[in-house]
Amino acid sequence: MVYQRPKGTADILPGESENWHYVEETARRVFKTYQFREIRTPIFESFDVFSRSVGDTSDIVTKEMYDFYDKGKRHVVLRPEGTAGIVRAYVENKLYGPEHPKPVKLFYMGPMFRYERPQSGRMREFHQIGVEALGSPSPTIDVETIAMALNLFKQLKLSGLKLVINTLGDQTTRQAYRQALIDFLEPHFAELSKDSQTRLHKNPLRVLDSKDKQDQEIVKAAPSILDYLDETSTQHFNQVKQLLDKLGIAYTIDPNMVRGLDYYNHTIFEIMSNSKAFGGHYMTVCAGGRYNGLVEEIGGPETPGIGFGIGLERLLLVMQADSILPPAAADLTAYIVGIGTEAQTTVVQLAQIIRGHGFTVEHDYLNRKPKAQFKTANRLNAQVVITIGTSELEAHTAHIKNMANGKEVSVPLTEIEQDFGAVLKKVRGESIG
RNA sequence: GCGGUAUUGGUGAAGUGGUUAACACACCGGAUUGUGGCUCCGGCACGCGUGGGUUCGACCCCCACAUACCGCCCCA
Repeated sequence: MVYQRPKGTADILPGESENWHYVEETARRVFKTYQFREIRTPIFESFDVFSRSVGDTSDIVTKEMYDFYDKGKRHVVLRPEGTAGIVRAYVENKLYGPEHPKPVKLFYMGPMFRYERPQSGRMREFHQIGVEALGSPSPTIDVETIAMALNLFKQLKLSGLKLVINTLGDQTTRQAYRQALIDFLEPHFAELSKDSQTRLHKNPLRVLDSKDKQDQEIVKAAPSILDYLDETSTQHFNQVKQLLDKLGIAYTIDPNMVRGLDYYNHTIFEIMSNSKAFGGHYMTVCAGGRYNGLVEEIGGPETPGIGFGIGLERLLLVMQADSILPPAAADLTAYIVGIGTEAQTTVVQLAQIIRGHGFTVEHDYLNRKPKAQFKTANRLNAQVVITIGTSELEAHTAHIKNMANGKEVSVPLTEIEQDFGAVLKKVRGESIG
């Protein structure tokens, strides 16, 4: 094998691409009912867009960016996530202007890139469907965003989901809590895992969701961020919970849930699946949260925002494992069998005419024998086979066979040209009568 | 970035340091010189991830690299 696809990338072939369409179309339909509109931004952005927004000490920026210098010596990066680029576009195109009703509700779908070790459900090039709502600080938009994600999963017939929420509070809350956490953890420094030791001062919140057993023991006694929330943060979180209750949406609160990206504050949430695709363990398929302050960070006016991202590869993995992908529709109406090279022209013309009527048509391109053509027609699940041979050419007719019951009729070509739909009905009708 | 496992045809795979690399499915062709789903017959890897090395000889032994999968890290 001389050429291989780049590490951590995938070719999505026919058979698979239909599944992607199904999910994408369902998402478009659901998002539309919430009045979210599509935005398409570049696959690559200036490095600074991400280092500024995601946080230049975050793992994504320090080790997972797929970045390079272009011929103009510009430092660019293949987008590792969707939010930063969209906020950049929001600011650059002044979507905060008065002519745009607030909040500006956007969705996107497309590839993202992270330079890391591939595993199942984790690629260097992966795909996300995400949404962003910019311009409202209201907890109602938090809840509606969550509800919309859940609604999408419901439409896709996913089961075994759980919604986990937490709050990070505002900047001051976070600062205060951060210090409290450091104060608490420092006496245990020697007992912490190596990873957590380095995280302690860099990003102490990350110690909270360490998978190390010993760490988890220590963290159990750690102060909770919920105790450090100020008045407004508490109120915001309470309203989110209340509204969730009112909508009958079940959730659990995980005070240890954190984010690898620096821009989050207040409400954060994850929708997890325990599908057998992940060996029955809970795996996040949707993660989101509020990011008040990010727009200003990118150079726009003070604008609150909230959004989420869904990992398509992971979602598809779940749907595959749970067998909830729709079966590939067999939608070939007619297969035209041509006998002899002298029939070729008529076959192509006929195919063109019937397709013009909106039906799907296939025929042979390899000069194969009638038998082989019929075999293919059968495999393609054609409803009818139209045969064009010397006798048909002479009589200006076509021989039509209903593949379901084997009945055959001869029809003048003019009839097919005028209304193939009627001919089709006739052929089908005869199968009943 | 670290650790482990794997890599044989279109697919699932068997295989031994020594002439021609099982078997099955799929595909193609024939039996049926213009007709499908069954049956029978035949064809289908100049090659065993790539590059080196050991050997009289390697798909099978050794090394490097690549890729995939799993775990860590991190995350969708």
